[in-house]
Amino acid sequence: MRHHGGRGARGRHRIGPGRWGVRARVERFVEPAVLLLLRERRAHGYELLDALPDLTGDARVDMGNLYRVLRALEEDGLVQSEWEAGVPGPAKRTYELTPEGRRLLDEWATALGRSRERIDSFLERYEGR
Amino acid sequence: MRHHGGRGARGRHRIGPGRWGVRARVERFVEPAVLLLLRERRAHGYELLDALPDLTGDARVDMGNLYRVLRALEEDGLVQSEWEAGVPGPAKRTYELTPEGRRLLDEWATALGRSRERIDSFLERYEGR
DNA sequence: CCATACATGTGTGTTTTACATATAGATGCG
DNA sequence: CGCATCTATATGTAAAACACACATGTATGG
Repeated sequence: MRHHGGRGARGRHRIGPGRWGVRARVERFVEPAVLLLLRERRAHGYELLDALPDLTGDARVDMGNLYRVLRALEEDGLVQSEWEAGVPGPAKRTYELTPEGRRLLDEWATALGRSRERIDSFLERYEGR
Repeated sequence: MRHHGGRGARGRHRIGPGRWGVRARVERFVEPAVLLLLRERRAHGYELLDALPDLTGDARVDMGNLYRVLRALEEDGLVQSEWEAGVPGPAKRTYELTPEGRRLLDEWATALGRSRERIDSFLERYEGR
């Protein structure tokens, strides 16, 4: 079982002292963000890494996970990639959206709309008093 | 290193056939939901379990995790509980919000407001074309 | 030569969520 | 009574999502 009853740093991640870190982020939000960016223009991972903070609000997204998301998307045919040939510098894998990926983005937009409604009604109920 | 390009059921959780499950939920949303409900009136876990779907939109929240959240909140003094005495039926632990919990709820409201703004600007960028 | 920026990745630990099971008082019914 | 079911609180554990650290290689500037 749980040991003693010491301070209070168990479990929950804290940010400041004595505080619970509250971020209210949407789960897997980089996924729709990547899809939206790729709908606007084809890009490689590093470019996405640069453009993502605009959408996510975070200082930066985790690059390791970004590349994993990209390959997971590709495995299911939601994006396509090819190595950009003939350019100097490190090899770049350029991604573009497929029609299936476009549909997934649409689903995300719908889901995000519902999410916004839930947040709205929460905040109304919170303020309403 | 990835093998061939086999089917596509690896990794991501799917809901329908050939689809990625897209829910766009806010991380740890039951936490602010519980705090809001407790601000309105003291309640025990089972009552919260009943009232939560109104806020979360889910059919029901996981009870096991709900009880863990409640005790975690109590460990840090964000809620207080006592066993309701003298009533028939199974023992009920009734929770109420503390001033610290009230402040945490306020932080959640702020964070959720930011989250809504991010969703808004995402959807604007999505629709704007 | 070395530091740094670009670019793509793997390894692994922590946090969060999901699914399953345990325990127990009360109530209704055949 | 014996048994199912609803109320009520909990633990155990697996899977999913996320965070942090490191490895590799090309090019550029000092």
